[in-house]
Amino acid sequence: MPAPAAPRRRGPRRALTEQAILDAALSLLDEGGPGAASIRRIAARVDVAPNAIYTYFPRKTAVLRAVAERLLDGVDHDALADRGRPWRIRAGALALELRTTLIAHPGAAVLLVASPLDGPSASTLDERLVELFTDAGLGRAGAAGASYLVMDYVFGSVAREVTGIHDGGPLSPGHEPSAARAASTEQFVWGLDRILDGLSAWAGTKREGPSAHEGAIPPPTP
Amino acid sequence: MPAPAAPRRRGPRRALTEQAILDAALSLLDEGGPGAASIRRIAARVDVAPNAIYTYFPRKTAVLRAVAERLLDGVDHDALADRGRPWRIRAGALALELRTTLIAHPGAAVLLVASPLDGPSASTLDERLVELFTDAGLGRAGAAGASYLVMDYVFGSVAREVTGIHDGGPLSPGHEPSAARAASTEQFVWGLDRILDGLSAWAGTKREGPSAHEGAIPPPTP
DNA sequence: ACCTGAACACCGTTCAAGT
DNA sequence: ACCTGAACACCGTTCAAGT
Repeated sequence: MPAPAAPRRRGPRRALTEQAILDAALSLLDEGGPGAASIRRIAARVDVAPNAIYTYFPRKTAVLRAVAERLLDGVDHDALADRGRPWRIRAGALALELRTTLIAHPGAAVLLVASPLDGPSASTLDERLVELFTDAGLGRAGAAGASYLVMDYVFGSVAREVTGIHDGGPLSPGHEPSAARAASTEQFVWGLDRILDGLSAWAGTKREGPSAHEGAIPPPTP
Repeated sequence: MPAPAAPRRRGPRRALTEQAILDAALSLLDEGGPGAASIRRIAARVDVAPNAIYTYFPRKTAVLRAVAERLLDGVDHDALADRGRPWRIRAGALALELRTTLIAHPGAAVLLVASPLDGPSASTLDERLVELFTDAGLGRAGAAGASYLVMDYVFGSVAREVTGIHDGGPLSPGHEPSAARAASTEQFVWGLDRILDGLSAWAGTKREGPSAHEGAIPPPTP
């Protein structure tokens, strides 16, 4: 039995979907870098007049923010959610996967790093990370601080990696030499391990007793 | 006694200097956000025709990269260079000051995070950081990895902070409510302390002996 | 060597008009 | 409700010309 059909709108059928527009934008970013996703080029790719896009999104920045959301949405939460595994493994897996997802789309990643990231999939990611660090015994404020710390490191590292993109050149995913990519990934993981070491130590001093150590002052909650 | 005059060029005197152009660009970014520094607006502010800018810089991106360089140049190296003080204090002071400098110019900082940063002042900053971490006993590869780690964290945190800038609105330095700014600074410092904890621990395990611990594997040098 | 006016190919966005 | 053509105010960059 099919689900009841959505209520029919009157007037002409929609020629496009939001998804089609975002697909076009992302492929343009993949092919031509952060400057390649103009409203007019997106419109051409989906075969409508430029101003038709404004039926679906109010502004260009809204399109780009939706592309960013879509990228974050593609990040797999499975390893993160599995509470049976040690928290370090879960946090490391999430950070690495987030980085991998973003680096696979350098043109979009440049824009994402400079975008507000206040959408639902960014919030979900953040909430899951906070849960995880709460499991690790960091407490409420500590978990929030740890979440920011890891996310900031990921985004900073991605920003450095995807920088120096020349608008117009072909930069499809997997364009970089794989040796350089592997080395930078190891660098990233090494730094991530130092961060997780630092968080482990802080959780440890915190567990020994309330306010027993000066080092265990929780970060402020803004 | 005045320094010998620079050799006189023939032809009309220069109406501009590179510095004047960068000043104009930076003030536009401060006032109007990352999109406000167009070649045409910069030219108007220094009172020349738009194409006159191309006598001084070959492309718009070159102007913006020079602005980024100029920002980094303003970072005070004194606390970093003083080898008499503990390395943690020195590293923390540098990271905090770098962050403060960038956040004082949000519009420029957005562009800086998305720029290659291969100029001399960026390299100098990096070299000093590597020296510092070498002093800390991290070894050659460890010092390089630690330098990336700290810089990536600073840039990621700055990116999050200066994001959500609305092009066109006034965003002069010091625009944000000081309470929120203080809280986010404390958050940053807390995360930075966790990173430095992690680096300390790694230096410690490393000092106990060569390859004695699995945790002391140095990061790869790319 | 440096600056200008004019032009080119773009761009985001708006508006009136069609269905 | 959605799409179009036309227009507006921009944009980076180039070129020929002036000094």
